Amino acid sequence: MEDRRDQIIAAGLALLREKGLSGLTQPRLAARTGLRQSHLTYYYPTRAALLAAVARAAIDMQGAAARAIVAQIASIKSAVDVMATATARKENTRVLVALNQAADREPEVCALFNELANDFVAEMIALLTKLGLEPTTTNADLVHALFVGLSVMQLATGRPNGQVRSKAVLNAAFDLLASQSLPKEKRPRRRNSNKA
Amino acid sequence: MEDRRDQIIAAGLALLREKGLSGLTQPRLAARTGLRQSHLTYYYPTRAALLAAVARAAIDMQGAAARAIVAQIASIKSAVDVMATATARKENTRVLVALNQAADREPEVCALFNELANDFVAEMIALLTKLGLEPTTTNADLVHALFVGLSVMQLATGRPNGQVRSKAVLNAAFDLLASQSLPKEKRPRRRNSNKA
DNA sequence: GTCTATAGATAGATAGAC
DNA sequence: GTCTATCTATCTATAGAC
Repeated sequence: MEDRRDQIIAAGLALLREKGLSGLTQPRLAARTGLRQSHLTYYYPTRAALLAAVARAAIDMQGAAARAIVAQIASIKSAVDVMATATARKENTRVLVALNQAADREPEVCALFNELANDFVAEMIALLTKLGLEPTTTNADLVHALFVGLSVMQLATGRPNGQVRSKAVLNAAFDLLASQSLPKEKRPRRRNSNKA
Repeated sequence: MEDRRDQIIAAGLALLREKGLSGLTQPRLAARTGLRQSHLTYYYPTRAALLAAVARAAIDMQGAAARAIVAQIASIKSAVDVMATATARKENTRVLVALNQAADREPEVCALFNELANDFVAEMIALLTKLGLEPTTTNADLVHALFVGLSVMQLATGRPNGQVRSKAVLNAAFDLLASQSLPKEKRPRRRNSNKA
């Protein structure tokens, strides 16, 4: 039944969120779904097949999350808030890091990851357009890289003020991008806030 | 002998570079060093101990690499070039991702990772100062996050034009940062009128 | 103190029962 | 087509030889 497969994928996603790539094992998956480990190999004959299916679902989920984030944003201020909050979602970042790792080895996952990256850049272009900023690929790449970098750093450092720092950085970045889209002669100047 | 330990750590670093965290196993390490697997447990009784030692070395290496990069830079143009090249060093990024992952689980590695992050930010502040850009923590965080994000994306997407895109993004970012501190004639700017 | 044989734990894959 | 018993491979840890 397709039901079973969905159930397996859902459990796989949960494991990825909680434990990362190395946490996604057949025994654990079996425990969660109430199936026997050896039964999993019927639905997904090899670990690579299982991983590909879970990665597919994860990528769809991440893409949807990105779209939801952009939909939520109406102003530069809200962009900073919403994105800073998103960088603090460790489970989300953990999934991204897991996919990243998988992509480093499995070409199939690599292709999926590229799909996600392209989706994300497209969303960033939509966002920049919505905010009246220059919607170039480079600017979209910039915001994307910033988001990824901030998320990853927060996951690994676990510093309590991580979200505040993310917010400051995003604030500075959007500020700079905004100044870019104004005539040079009348660029308003604002300082970044500075901490620590 | 201390020799042995150094040899083990060196081999561990190589494994991290080539295969990532999950590639760092006692059997592989044993094969590389010519020791028996069970002998490794004499020097490092547990995997966590081994990992901590390798992580320590990796962090030192990454810190040194960051310092070397900054030392190489003399102008904004060279900053863009040198950093874009650095984002394409997959072995380096693989080590960072591995440390990241380890930090997510082991508090000890997390502390080491924080040390590295602080080092890196300090280097970025030195870099900004050298380039005549505003050396605020936020700007340093911005460049740092950008560097991390670009590196990670390149590792996972493996896109052939990755370095070109990195370069474009870094170029745009430094450009924006320069415009922030550029209008000297119009707006004499002090260093930190710093209030957090 | 240096090293090894061996046990213990866990993951993944196959052959085959129903 | 659905599911399980079982085998192999791999990694980590312990007890003990020299």
